Amino acid sequence: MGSGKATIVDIAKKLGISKSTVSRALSDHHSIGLRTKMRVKQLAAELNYEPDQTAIFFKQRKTFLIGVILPSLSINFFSSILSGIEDIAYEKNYTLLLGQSRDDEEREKKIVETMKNHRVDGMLISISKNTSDYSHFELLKKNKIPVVFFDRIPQMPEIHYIASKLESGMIEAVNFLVKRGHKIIGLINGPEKLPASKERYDAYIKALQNNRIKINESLVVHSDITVDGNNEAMKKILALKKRPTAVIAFNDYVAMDAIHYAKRHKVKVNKDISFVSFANEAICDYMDHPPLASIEQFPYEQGVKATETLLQLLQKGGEKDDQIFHNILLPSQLVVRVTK
Amino acid sequence: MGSGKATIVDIAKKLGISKSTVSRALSDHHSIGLRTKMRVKQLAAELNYEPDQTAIFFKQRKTFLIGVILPSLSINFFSSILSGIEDIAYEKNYTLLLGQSRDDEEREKKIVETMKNHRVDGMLISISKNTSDYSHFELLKKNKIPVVFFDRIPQMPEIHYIASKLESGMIEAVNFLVKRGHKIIGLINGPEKLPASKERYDAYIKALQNNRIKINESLVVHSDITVDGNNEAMKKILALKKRPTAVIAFNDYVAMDAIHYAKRHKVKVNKDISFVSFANEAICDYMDHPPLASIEQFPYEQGVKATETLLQLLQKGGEKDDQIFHNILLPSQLVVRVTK
DNA sequence: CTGTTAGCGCCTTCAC
DNA sequence: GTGAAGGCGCTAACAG
Repeated sequence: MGSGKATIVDIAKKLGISKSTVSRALSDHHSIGLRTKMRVKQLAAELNYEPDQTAIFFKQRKTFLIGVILPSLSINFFSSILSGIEDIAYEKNYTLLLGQSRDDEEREKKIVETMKNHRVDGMLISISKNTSDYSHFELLKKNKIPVVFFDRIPQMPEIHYIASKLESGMIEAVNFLVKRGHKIIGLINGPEKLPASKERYDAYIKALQNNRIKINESLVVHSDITVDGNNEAMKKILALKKRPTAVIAFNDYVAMDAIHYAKRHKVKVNKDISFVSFANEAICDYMDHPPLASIEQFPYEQGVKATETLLQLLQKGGEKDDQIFHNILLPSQLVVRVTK
Repeated sequence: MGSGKATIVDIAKKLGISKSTVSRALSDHHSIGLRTKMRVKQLAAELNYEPDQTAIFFKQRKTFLIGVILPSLSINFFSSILSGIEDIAYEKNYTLLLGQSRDDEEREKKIVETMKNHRVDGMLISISKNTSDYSHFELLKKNKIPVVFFDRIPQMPEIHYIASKLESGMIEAVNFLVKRGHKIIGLINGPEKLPASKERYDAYIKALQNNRIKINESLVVHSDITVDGNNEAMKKILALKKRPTAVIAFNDYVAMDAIHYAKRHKVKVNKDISFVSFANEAICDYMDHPPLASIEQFPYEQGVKATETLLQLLQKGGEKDDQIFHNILLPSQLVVRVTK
């Protein structure tokens, strides 16, 4: 019977009218007799007619597709962002094309290429850790495909991006600790070269200065964010002659490893040493000794915001507002977990 | 300059040859002079020529798009599956169209419709909890769009699916507990109507019988999988005159809530009552008293397998093997976490 | 080896 | 109110 294969021409023939009439009837064009409209729609339904979007997209040069590239789906933070992206896209009748770069520059480039070929209307990208060459992004710009970057932003001029501002959260975190009497506050940071680490470090320094606490570089240790690295980092902290009474960790996982390590070494968690970290993972609630507080970065909201920004760009695609670049930094926020 | 706008016709004109020659040269058709090929490719590069996939797809009736629908991206299990799907799809040069149903039947239907309109070559679907009407899936079948269902399978005849077989894991779990001397084993199951619950229940019964342990229905309680529900369920367990010495939970989150509750009620976890659960979430490792073991369902591998199956279907699209349906049940496996 | 011709399914002037 | 014709960019018979 070939359902799903019916075309406007088939309908036209069976009705003895022209295909243009059918086309118009289907899209409720005025100037088509009500009677004709009915007959067309009726038959279309019977024949299980389905407009071929590929044909329509092809004609209209618009696909309602948004390409999304992120480093990994296995990381909670990113799948939360993706969830936010999908919700907004769905709402606005856009569909997502998805790709994960796996932090591989080549793969990222290939995905960009593929999505460009699929003629996505726009893209949302969080770049790979290892991407240093930005030619693929330049290409998108040349092709006038709007891009909004999120979380991991390339160092390029004239781009749109959304990210979360860690500074606000870090400052809240330090203030929180100081208010509770802590004067020696350590930092287990991530890999030194990571921008996210530098941002934390800078904010940490600033926050301490705000509180007139003098900086002690030995209180800052780095971890490669593996379990071993985290243990190693905590080991360094514990080895200090003057141990900190509070430690801020790169994220909740780092904190949990550090806490684990500390407990094994007879440290009373959140008593001898208090912990605060980033991400506000829900699972911490299940721990006996979770970090006291965590800095929430609202990934879902970041996804929402990024998508809304892109859609806005798609709206005024024609207008000559090409000069305006959206650079949005959403504030992060300290969430206190234990209030004992 | 209009880059990204150059077409094969432009190239043909500038070179004074026909567009079909250009087309062939570009796709490395044999029977095209090396010289011509070079000239064409050279100019194409200069003009920043980009083939318009929408046109190609339109012509070839093939999009290299795979539609993926899952209930939610915020659930770890599903984003792991998606990760597996993406890896294979990428490898085979397919791109993913993504949609989350949010367990809403209407939304699921709309997404199916959209993806069908986008002319996806095939689909991978895990159905919404609340989907009872399958007309949208029937439609896909009529349109000859191959579908492979995963994890959450509709009750339909003649479908392809991949799921994990909980029975094997449950049997291992019970055996594990019995071997450690447990004779009274409780079950905190999920919502009664859920197939996943029934499957667990059936396997639980079977496993007990295998071990000649007599069934006691009061040892089986249900939870709606909310925190409150989980607490409520554990409360019921603790209220039993004859408390179980071991409890199998619907998944790790349920287990963690139950453990939490038990601890608050002076139960010595994994001593008075031992816990085993499903999912093998990595985060359990950070807990002081995690479930002793967890049944791993290998979501990433499920995603891989589902995608491979679909691609296989896409291969022999024409052949008349329509009779063969792939019903794959991947075994689940008990992973022992604590071996003290 | 290369050119010619025909569409793919739809929308859109331009006529009537 | 409706029909005829053309074309989007590309591929693929069918001819040379």
